Parts: sequence; C-alpha cells; structure tokens
Amino acid sequence: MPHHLIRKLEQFTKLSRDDRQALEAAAAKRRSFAEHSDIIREGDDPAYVNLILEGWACRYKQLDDGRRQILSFFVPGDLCDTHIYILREMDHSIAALTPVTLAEIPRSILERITNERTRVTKALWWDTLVSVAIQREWTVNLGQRTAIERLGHLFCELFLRLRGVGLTEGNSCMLPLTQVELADAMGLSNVHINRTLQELRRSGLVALKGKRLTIPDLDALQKISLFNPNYLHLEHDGRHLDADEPTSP
Amino acid sequence: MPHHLIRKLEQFTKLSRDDRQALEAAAAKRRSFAEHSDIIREGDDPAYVNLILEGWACRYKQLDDGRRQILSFFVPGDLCDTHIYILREMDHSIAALTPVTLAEIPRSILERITNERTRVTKALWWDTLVSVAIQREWTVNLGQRTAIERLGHLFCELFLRLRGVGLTEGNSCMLPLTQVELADAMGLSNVHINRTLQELRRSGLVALKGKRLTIPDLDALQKISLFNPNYLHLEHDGRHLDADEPTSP
DNA sequence: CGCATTTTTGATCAAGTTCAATATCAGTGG
DNA sequence: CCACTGATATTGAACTTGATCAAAAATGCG
Repeated sequence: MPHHLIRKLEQFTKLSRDDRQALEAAAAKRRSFAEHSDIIREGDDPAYVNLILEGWACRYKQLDDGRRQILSFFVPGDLCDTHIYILREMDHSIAALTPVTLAEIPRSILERITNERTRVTKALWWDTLVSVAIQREWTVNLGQRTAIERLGHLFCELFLRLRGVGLTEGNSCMLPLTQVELADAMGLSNVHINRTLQELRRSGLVALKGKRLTIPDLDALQKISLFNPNYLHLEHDGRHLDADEPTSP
Repeated sequence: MPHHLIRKLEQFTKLSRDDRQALEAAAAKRRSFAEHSDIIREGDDPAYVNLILEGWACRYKQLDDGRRQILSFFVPGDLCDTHIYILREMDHSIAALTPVTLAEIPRSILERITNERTRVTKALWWDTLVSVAIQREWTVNLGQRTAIERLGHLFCELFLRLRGVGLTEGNSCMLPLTQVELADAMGLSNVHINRTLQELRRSGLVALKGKRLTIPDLDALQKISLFNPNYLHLEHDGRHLDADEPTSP
C-alpha cells in the first residue's frame, strides 16, 4: 500500500522484493485525518514517523500574532522527517489539507530497516536530502523570486514531484489547494495570489480549475519561473538496475 | 581541534573520551580557503563532508539572471550536510565569507562512525535535524516577517548558535558580514538593510560596529523579532549525563 | 434552494526597491 | 604618517510590487 513511497524511492535505486515487503510491513499501522485537522502540533512529542498514503498535508508554523507560513506540502509517498523522534518536541505543526490517510511508522521498525537494509536506508537518505533541498529552494523562492515566478516555480515542483509518484495524468495533476493556502505558502496575500494566477492563466502558462492543474507547456513555465529541476536529484543510474539480482554488496 | 563541533554536540548528549577522539581523528584532513572563494560549486560532485573549523561560510544559490540568495550561514563547528555524498551533484554552492579552515571528512570515516558509535551518530542526527529546522525558520523569516523582525531574528539565531559553540563574549559576538551579504540572506536590498540596521541601532536593540555584534537585551530583541528558540532544540536531558560511565546501551 | 467557503474586483496605501550620488573605512605603498 | 584606492556604508528621491480593506460574485455542497 505504500506504493507511492516505493515508486518514489525507485527513482533513486531499484529495490528488491524483500525491500518492498519490508516497507509494506512498516506501513501497517494506518490512521485517517479529516480535512483541515492537525496531524501533529508544535510542542507535541513526535512518537512516530508519518508516511502520507493518501491526500495532501502541509507543514506550517504560526507566529504569535497569527501570521502563518506553510513550510512544505506533503503528497502521497512523502515521509514527515525520517528521524524526527530524536527531537523532544515538534517545532512546527502538520495539518491535513484534504482528508488524509497515513501510516504511523514506529521508531523501532525504522531502526530495524536502517540496520538491515542498506539499499532502503540509502534511498531514505536520498529522500531526506531531497526534502531538505526542496526546503532550500523555497527559501530562494521567497527571498528572490517575484510573485509570478514563485507560483510558477511551485507548480513546476509539485507537478514533477507528483509525476515521480505516478500521480499525474499527461500534463495535468490534482492541486487541492485554496488560494489562501497558496498565499500562506508563498508569503503573499491571497488577493495577490488571485491576480497572479489570473496572469498565469491569461498567458496560457497554466490552466487551473476545479482543483486540477494543467501545464500545457512545462518547459515554458520552467523558463519564466527560473526553475531548474536539479534540486530534485532525479538523475540516477541505480534506478535501472535490478535489485533482485545479487549484484550489490 | 574540532572542539566547536564537540561542544555543540554535547549540548545534546555527553560524549565519551572515545567518541571525542573519533571525531578528532575524523577531522584530520585540513584545508584552507581564502575570503570570498568558493568551497564547492553547484554542479560539483560532493566527495567529502566539510566541517568548518574556523571562519564563516555560507551556502548560496545564484539564479540565471544574477540574483543571489544566501541559504544559510556556517560558523565554526558546523557540518555541511552529513550525508551529502549520496547525491550525484551539488544543487547549491558554498563560499567562504572570511578566511576559512575546514576539515574534509571522507565518507568512509563517517560511515565507520555511524556503524560503531551510537551516541555520536545520534548527536549527528540531532545536528542535522536542527540544521533543517533552521532552514525552515528562514523560510518563515522570508515569508512572514518584516525587515526589522527578520534582521532581529537572524541576530538572535546567530548569537545563540555561536554561544552553543563557545564563541560569544558576554552579550556580544563576531559578525563578519557585510550589508550586501545580510541583504542576500534576508531577501532585502542592501539599502533597506542599511536603513533597518539604523532603526535597530536607534532603538538600542543592537550595537554593531567593526564586525562585532552586541545585543544589550536579548529578551527584548527576541520579543520584537517574534523569536522562539524552540527550533534550535537546546533543551535536552542527555547533556548532563556522564558518557564515560557505562550507563547507556 | 440556501448557506458557507472561496474567488474575484476595485481603490487606497505602505513596505521595500532602484538608481545615483556621497561619505567612510581599511588597507597599501610611498 | 599620509595619500591613494577599492570596498563598504549611507543618504535622498522617485518608483513598484504587493498589502490592505471592503464588497461583490461565484462555487460547492447538504
């Protein structure tokens, strides 16, 4: 059932049947959350590693005076911080943006995997490093890019990430975000997001209706957003090898 | 010689003599960089994990049209991505802001440590998680805070991080950054950084001259910056235990 | 259909940018 | 010790991007 995660990890390296089964087993304990509910809150003790199976979630931080920054979006296949349980308490919150099903992976199982499965461990490391790279790219986004570039960049990123887990159809994908949520993620006002979206639509770079995003010309959108996909680290040799053959140590 | 790193890690958990010696040994291979030179560039193959021993460095990303975002500052004791060698190529650059001495830790040694030294491994994980939390906080900073809050927040963070490695004197510390560098880090123009600094000085919240930052009233600065130190995860029990006693498994 | 949420529009305002000039400072060589 | 140089910091004025406020229109859903 955690096939999105498996599919994502196999962009980095092929996994063996055993590897995949270990991941399946790790994701046995399921939990569901309603739209807009908090999955974990700032200050809570992080007991499990959450793996999003279905739905979208976000990491966010709320300032004392109410301002809110969305720090990242989670889509199916995303792990919320592989080693979070080392920390005493959460420094941010995670909320469901749509109805969410996730797996709570206990620390013990994750530690067993890291002890026994080199290939999975390395793939999880890759996934962690990519998440951090995404966080850095958001910093660039907020620090340097204009509203249009920002939004275009986000759309490119989400589209490629969803494609990596098999959740795109041709040049379109789901985008179950309100303009307020986009605003909180991009550090802009919802009014300005609205106007920026109109501009993107008018120029034919994106179509967006009914929670579905279509990008007619991804190259064009990448260009105007100064989007360089290198931070997603999708170029790897290992993914073409067959992990069931006894080739690797 | 990597005493800053050791001191930092011991905020999280006490290390044994052996642990410390292993870290000393890992940092054997030294290298120096001139002010303003690149330590590693976007596109390079990351062969080593760099540990800053002396001087300040920064991670940055340059857009095609020249805009530059500084993504993080490195101070003595900071590791530049503990597992970076898993990636094929760097998605950002690292540059020396002052003359820098660093240790190039080879992958093999780091892997040995993670296999043999549970306590160090956990402490390194803690350090990694804190770095990521800092990156998230920068995202909040750029997305939500005003110029004054941003700058105040950065000063609070740097001061606490430097105090954690023993590089503060009373309520002051070095701050070898130009206003252009501050601007590139905060997503503001250098002109506005200049004016914001003046405002911070005028209100007596910081003194800044000759590369030295003084914060007369840290609480006050924290308050106006909406600074909550929880993301640095400094509250831990383990740091009071004696790691040379055979207490932990 | 009716209500709540989300999107859209218009008008005004403010934070921060840009450009360009001037002042200051830290080294450097004489 | 001083003059010279390049880098850094400071100032002023005009300008722009995006924020804010408030209202209206559209959408979605029970």
